[in-house]
Amino acid sequence: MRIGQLARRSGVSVRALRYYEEQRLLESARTPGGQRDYPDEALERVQLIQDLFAAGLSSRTVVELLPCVSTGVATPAMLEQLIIERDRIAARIQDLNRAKKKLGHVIENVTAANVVQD
Amino acid sequence: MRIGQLARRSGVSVRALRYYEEQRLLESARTPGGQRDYPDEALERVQLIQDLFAAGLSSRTVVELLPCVSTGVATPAMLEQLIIERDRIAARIQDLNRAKKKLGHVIENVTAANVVQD
DNA sequence: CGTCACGTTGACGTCAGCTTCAGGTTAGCC
DNA sequence: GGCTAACCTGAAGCTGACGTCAACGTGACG
Repeated sequence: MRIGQLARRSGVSVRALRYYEEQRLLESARTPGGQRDYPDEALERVQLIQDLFAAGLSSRTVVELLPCVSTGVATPAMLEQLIIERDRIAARIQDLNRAKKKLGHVIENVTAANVVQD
Repeated sequence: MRIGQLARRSGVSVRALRYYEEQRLLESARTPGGQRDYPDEALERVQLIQDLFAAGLSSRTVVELLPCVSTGVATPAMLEQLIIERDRIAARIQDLNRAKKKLGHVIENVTAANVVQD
């Protein structure tokens, strides 16, 4: 699969995929002419990267953890890092829940009585 | 209260407070000499701003919503925006929960059997 | 009056995850 | 051989929420 097709399938831009490679998040074989050629598994890989990014991990952290996330084999250091990231995510969820609650209260109060006519 | 004290109390840097003013998120009175002078309510205000930033709102959005969040009075457009943001936060929480679950699984599998000795 | 922490503005730097641009190459089809 | 879409690399630009530096003004104390 070439880069354009992977981009369309994954919903990630072509340039972003090349950026992932620069960051060593994603490998590619090359055609004799030098064009990138991806195996089918690359699609899952890209989606995994997206998930981890979406969870707020940096590319540096992702590059460190990708091996064990996809293979299930980890060094003690990796395991520690995994736990740190999971806890960070959990804390972030707490924050977001607080903010959501706050906005929810505002919405309730506002809808109840105080909508200003324009 | 001057800017340094507000910074220490709120845990936000002096630079950040001036940035908030630039972005029209925070007002200040001025001493005859031109130094910023904040009322006590500024502390709550700063904390509110931090909460909204932490929830992923942009300063542009915060500046639009701050009036109604602090006063409880909103236009229909503000109300719509509030709901959009709350839903965005809720979606984000979903994402994070998925990522957390995924990392949790990896951690379990890894701790169970596959820790590699260094 | 000096002094020194604290304050002021303005401009530039930073970081991450890209996008955009420029200038050139490859692949596949007729 | 020629056309066009798709691809390549390298470099510059972008956004947002500040950090950092320079050069200078303020204010409380003794």
